[in-house]
Amino acid sequence: METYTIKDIARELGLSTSTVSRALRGSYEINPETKRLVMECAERLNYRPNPIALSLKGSASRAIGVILPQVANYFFSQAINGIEAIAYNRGYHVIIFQSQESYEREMANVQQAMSRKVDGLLMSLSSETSDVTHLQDVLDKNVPLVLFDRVSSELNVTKVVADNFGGAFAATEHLIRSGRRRIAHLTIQPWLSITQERLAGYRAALEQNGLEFDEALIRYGTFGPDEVGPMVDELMHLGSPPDAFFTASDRLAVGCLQALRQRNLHIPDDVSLIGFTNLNVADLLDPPLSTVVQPAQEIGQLAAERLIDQIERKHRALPIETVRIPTELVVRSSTRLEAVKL
Amino acid sequence: METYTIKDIARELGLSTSTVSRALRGSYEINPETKRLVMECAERLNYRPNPIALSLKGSASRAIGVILPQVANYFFSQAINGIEAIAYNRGYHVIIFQSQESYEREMANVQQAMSRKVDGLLMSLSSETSDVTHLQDVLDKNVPLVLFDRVSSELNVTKVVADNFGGAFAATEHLIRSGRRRIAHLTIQPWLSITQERLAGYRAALEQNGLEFDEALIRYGTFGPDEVGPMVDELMHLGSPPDAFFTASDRLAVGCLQALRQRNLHIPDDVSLIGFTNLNVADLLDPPLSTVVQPAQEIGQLAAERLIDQIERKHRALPIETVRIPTELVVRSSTRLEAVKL
DNA sequence: TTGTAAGCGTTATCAT
DNA sequence: ATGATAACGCTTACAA
Repeated sequence: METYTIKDIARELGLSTSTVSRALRGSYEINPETKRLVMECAERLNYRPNPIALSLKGSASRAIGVILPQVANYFFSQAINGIEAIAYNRGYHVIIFQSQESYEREMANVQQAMSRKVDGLLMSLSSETSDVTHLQDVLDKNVPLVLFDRVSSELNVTKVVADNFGGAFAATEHLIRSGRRRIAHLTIQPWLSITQERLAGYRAALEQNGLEFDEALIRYGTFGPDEVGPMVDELMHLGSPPDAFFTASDRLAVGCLQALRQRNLHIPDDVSLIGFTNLNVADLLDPPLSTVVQPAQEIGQLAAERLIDQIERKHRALPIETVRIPTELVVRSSTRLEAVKL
Repeated sequence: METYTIKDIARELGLSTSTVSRALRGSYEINPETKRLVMECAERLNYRPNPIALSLKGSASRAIGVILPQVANYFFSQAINGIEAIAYNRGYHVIIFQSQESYEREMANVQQAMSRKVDGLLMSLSSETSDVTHLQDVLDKNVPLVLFDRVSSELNVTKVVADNFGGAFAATEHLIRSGRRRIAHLTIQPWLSITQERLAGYRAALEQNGLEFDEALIRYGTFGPDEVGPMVDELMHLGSPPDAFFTASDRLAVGCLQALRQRNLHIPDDVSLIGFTNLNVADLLDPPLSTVVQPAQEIGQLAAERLIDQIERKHRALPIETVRIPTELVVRSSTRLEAVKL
């Protein structure tokens, strides 16, 4: 499986490289017969244009960069799957960079992606990122950028996100309707868009149902597996302790479930628990975990579609919008399973 | 954040591009003073060499290609994490390709990786792959290749795998020791290396314990979520039905657990179950799932390390070997669970 | 010690 | 309709 270049074809056919190049890309100004010969020869040699050379030349690299915090994560790995599926169909390659939740690394990743001449960039911000000038630079260079999941309000770009507000609202309201009054909310870093939206949904549900929003029931942070337990204890020892937990991530949901179990708190008799998570075995857990599920794959697909649309129609201005995809609240109990679409 | 080239530095300093190039890479034959000037200027302009140009030139691209079946998978996403960590430390980028378990796509991926001039290739074979000539081509082009997890015996390359034989042996022996005699084995495609090794471990454990190896208890395939149930039924209706299940993948383990639960079979009183899986909430399931865990991240790290070693010391011949990393058998029982329910 | 020029694979701009 | 040439950013003989 040798690798041939335009030069080889040119030599083989006694033509110039420019003619071959034109023939290959079906230029109208070349002899149909020549075209046929070139095509046939290219086919025979299994010619493949060198993407590196193409990129260097400045034209499309047919690669899109994906920068996200972590691959080993239920949500993101599913999202990548969606991205890759669309990209593959439309003839693009996906170059994945992990920021590992580090602002430093995210900036380095952006640099690298740019210098690898990706045709566009798909990003979900690291939890350390607040300043987004590195992304403004991307836009200034006219490289299409689409944000998904963890987005920034400071950038005027297309964003694809789950309906975090709606999901949080539904979860909280469900807890209220089932009689809960003191709902704790364990969440991640407060400056992230998803955190704010979920918190807003939680708060709105409380207020619309005449319940007080109590800061004492909110916990922000990056929690390791061993840190959730103490936090649960802390909350349970409040003057008026929570009768339910609403958690904002996979890890928090699992950590909280584990903590509650270890403390012999029965769910949902003692406390209720709903987690924002894409864990796909939630129904097999003990007890089954009620979840707000983000359509990760769909988010990835949509983000990739928007990005490639932008790449391919650079001339026309495409509308900049925020696409919000509904989440699904799946309430699970040991006896029944009901899905509520928002 | 403009992007500067060697030319810019050369112009700025009134030097030639070659001098700048040499200075940048610290060639011994240039004036220390000039070197200093160049370095200072490069620093000031935030100069970054263009990797595309480097690749085209034929030198290192400092990128490694990773071709694997699926990102959205417990094992692979963790492995990627390990790979990326090592690659980042050693100054390499990771370009990920998903074969989606398709031989066609795997070949296309290899082509693409090659034409993107990756410095080396890390692969786990698709479940459709039996012919490996596309990988022999890679080797013929002197591109370092390391296989992990799903490997091929036909290629003389370094391989990093979990100790599948040992894990399967341990799991099976554990089941036998706990009194099981008819252990069904649900597994994936028979031609995959991991399938064969696990089957061999299972068989060896049976035979060393004086139990008969019964083909009727083995099921191979790609099972969707709905197909495991019928298969379990089929097995349970055998003249002498299984009293235990040993499953070879995440999906099979979860599917089997679900099927057994739905059929009200109690674990481990009616049947026992151990799964080869990297699911990280196995202890929270109902009942807790005993697992054979592969050190996915470590496998990724080791594979990446070997590959980069090979890339960087192309001159010396590095030993070709198969690294086998121990798996961990985690036996979980529901005793704690019952305590909670009291 | 530094500069010149060729070359990596491709395409765009001029010729012819 | 086709060919020659320059250019993309960088490295590397070879000259000076």
